[in-house]
Amino acid sequence: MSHHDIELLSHDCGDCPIRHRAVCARCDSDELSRLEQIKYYRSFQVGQTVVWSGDRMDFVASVVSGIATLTQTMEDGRRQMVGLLLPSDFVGRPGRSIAAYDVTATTDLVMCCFRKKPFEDLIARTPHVAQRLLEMTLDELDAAREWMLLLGRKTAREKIASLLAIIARRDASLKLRTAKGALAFDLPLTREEMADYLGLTLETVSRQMSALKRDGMIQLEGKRHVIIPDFDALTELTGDDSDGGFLV
Amino acid sequence: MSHHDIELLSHDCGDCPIRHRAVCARCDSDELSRLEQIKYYRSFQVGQTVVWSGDRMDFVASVVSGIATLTQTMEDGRRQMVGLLLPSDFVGRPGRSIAAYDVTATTDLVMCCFRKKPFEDLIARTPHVAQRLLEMTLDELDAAREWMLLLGRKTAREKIASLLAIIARRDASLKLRTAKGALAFDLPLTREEMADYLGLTLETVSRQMSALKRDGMIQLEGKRHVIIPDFDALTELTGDDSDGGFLV
DNA sequence: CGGCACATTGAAGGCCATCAACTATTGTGG
DNA sequence: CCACAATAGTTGATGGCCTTCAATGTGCCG
Repeated sequence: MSHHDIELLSHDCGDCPIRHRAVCARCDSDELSRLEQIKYYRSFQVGQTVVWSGDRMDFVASVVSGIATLTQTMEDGRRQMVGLLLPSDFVGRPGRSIAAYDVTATTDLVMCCFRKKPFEDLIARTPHVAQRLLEMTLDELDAAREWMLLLGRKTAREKIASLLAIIARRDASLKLRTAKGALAFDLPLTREEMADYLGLTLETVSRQMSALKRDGMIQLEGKRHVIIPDFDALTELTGDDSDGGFLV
Repeated sequence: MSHHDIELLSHDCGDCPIRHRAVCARCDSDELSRLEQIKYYRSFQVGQTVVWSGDRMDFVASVVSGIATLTQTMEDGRRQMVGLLLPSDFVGRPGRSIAAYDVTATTDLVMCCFRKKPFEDLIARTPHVAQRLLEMTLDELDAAREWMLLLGRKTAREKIASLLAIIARRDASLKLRTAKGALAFDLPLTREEMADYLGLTLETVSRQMSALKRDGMIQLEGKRHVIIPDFDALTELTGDDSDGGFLV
């Protein structure tokens, strides 16, 4: 594999792993072929920056594989993660040409990109893309509000437990399992990235991880591999309502 | 004026104060008349709850006048505000029948409501409502992410300064002025509500307000009326970039 | 092996929460 | 009309949680 920023991989949308969840999920074959005409793939390596906040961004994109983050930085360097982008998540805003956040690849990353102008024309004409985008944006807004509760009111221990529960759940759903009993997964974030997510310092993250290990709530193999012997017990520590909301 | 929860006020959409900013902003006259057929007004008094989190909510609505809040509450009573709804803002989520947050009137409030089912049918058929709703949701997501930075990384003093700046700005724009030099406005929130917005206790809010007063950054007349002699000086205290992002 | 990035652990201190007392304002009923 | 209670806000004292600064540990790769 070459080290070019831009890889021109040829993929058929029909085989795409995120076909049923991404912004194109609702498209009929006609709409899909129109999308297919304007799409191109880009790959990024761990740690690479996709765009800097304030820079021109003339595309929007879906994450195909890997994980990216959105972060804000204050003048004195304080950083807060404001988005965690998993496969099928959407980056960029139709109608805006300047990036509002730093977008960074925290793992190797492949994105399915659309130049902004053609994409905007397309959503104006194909309702299924616009509908799906609205749905996804509303989901993100809900996630952001959950995150606000975490940042504003949870203790360090609750924050760590919440993050582990979130990652465990999405990992389980990716493996087509339910988050129950014993689980294991690889953390896609460094301690510092976890701290940026949670509004903590990396030292506090490390201490709380050690504390959870001491208390038998988690086991660690290496730095990244986490084993959760009892998912319900971990959920108890998040401070969230036990009757996990059924919002339909 | 009666004290009924539900006021059947007759209003012509053409005269509506939020006509150009709300979810109906992009509607042509045909679409508007279809909206007009399914709308009704509801009024709430200060402190009244519009809906409780977890309750059935069979309408969506625009705030016509007054201010409402969205809050989340943890089992032990910790509360975090996750939305501040000003005139023209939208409440409720198409495709969801259960409220995810407590919605409360923090001032006397008038809302323009649409029963959910007809509204959903309508956005499926009139693209201008769906487009505007997407745009508004993206704006809310940006605001939520700004808010996350505040909650996760700002000091109490920066939080207070940020909140005052936000309110001052929106008050200025309501009066068709620019936020510059000397400003004055009424706080629409109690100290406790400010605390819930900022992820602080009401005592810390009170202390920081007193500190800002001591330092001459604000003057107070009564508890609620705030005078900002130098808006730029206050902005310095928010910790935000001075070159306030121009995101187009 | 040394160098580097990432992570853990320790010690000290500061910011904010907690608990508590007091003030100010408003509204109510005798 | 005043007494009184209720609500909202201020201020003080104390302590704890998390940050800060610092040293040490661990795995990986040239």
